[in-house]
Amino acid sequence: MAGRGAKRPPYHRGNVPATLVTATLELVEQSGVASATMRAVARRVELSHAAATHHFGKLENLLGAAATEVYQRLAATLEEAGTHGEDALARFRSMGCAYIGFAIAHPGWMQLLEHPLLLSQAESEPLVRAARLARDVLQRGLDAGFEDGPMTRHPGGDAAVLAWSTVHGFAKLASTGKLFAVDDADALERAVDALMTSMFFGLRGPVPGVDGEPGTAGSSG
Amino acid sequence: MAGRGAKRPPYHRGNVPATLVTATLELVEQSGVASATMRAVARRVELSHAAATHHFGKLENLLGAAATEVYQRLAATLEEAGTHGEDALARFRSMGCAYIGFAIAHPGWMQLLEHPLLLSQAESEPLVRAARLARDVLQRGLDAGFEDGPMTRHPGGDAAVLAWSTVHGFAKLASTGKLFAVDDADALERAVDALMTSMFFGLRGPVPGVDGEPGTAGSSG
DNA sequence: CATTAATCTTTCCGATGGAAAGATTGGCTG
DNA sequence: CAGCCAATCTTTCCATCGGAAAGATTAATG
Repeated sequence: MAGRGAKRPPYHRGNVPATLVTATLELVEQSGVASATMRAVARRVELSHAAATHHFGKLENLLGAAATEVYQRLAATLEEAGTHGEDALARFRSMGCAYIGFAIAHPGWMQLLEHPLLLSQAESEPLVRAARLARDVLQRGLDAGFEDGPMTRHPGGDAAVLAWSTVHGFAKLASTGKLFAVDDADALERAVDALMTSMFFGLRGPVPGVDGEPGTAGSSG
Repeated sequence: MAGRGAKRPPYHRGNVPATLVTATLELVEQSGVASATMRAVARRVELSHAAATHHFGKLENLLGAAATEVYQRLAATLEEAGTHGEDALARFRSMGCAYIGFAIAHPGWMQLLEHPLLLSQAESEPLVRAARLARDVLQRGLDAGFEDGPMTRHPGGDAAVLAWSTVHGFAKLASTGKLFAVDDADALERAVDALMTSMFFGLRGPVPGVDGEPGTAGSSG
């Protein structure tokens, strides 16, 4: 009678919801977001799909919890990257690179963030709070650049929206590889560097004779 | 036995694949991308799901064909917008606005472009060709700005990547509404205008005393 | 020890994607 | 025109999925 104890784990084990979220993230990263089904996730942790349903109710909620975790990890990555750099501008640049690197390293997670089932989530969900948390990290780095660095606000413009849009868009396009290919890490770094430079100086291009322009006689130091 | 002729349409009707693609786009726009199932699309055109399977093989192919159509319509919209404007810069700006407007007007179509089943598509598919077609339209507008307008290329930078990333990212974030809400058309227009301005002048901001800066002492008429 | 609440499994249902086999139709060859 | 063939479409079937329901097991509480 006690022999089957080793075969099947006991009913009450550790933090099952967290385990399911972790399993979801692993599954998404390994096999793509399309394979993130209630049953597949449950199988991965040796549970019946009904057990997962018990904890999360709907698949939408499980995916939402996993996406929330992704946003939190992204926020942590941005936060960490924001500590590297001499000045505020360099630190913000580091955050942009980190965002793009995160997206390329974990394309499945980025796809999870835009899963069809998550697009109709209510606005007061923790998912949205986590998303705004990640955005706020970027926002703080941007604010530091405004106060400390050479950036100035545009009248009526929202620099955070520009930065977030640019970085997010680039990360998206790069991670899917549908628009341009990013084969080696060197090419990526160069592309990111060019992107950040373009973002700082704008499409109009560098203005000759103005401080901080690349290629001109530097007056800093 | 001729009595049931009116009840069920004949076997051979018009261009069924095109009809299915159209139905897919309608369904996606009305009920979201999650409802774009083989059976639901077939039901909408009074066909069995096996008929749709006969024409497209896998659901992935049907969605891919629909996404290709979206890219083509987007390219046409950009092309049309590129004809409005006094100079190359204004025309390019118009294209950016058109892109964002397209994404906000058809959020379901944008979601379709990033459907989980379409992320693993082969690179030589017509879907990728259509995507690059749309990008090339933007690229041409950008090139015109470089040759005709006040834009200058950055050394090592790819302005098309910047522009596409920025516009795509903003459109994405705006269409999902997760980052900022776009309620009325006026707010959208102001946000787009600010975005395009920011994209042109960069995060560093306008440089006082240089031609074309907004808000400074204008040197033009 | 008895009761209660939480956890997990088994079982069931409707819906889905896809495969298989048969029915229907248009076109093509004799 | 008759007969055959290929394309089109339907019906049927299966494995899987999400979710609901009911029962079994375990932990906590009295």
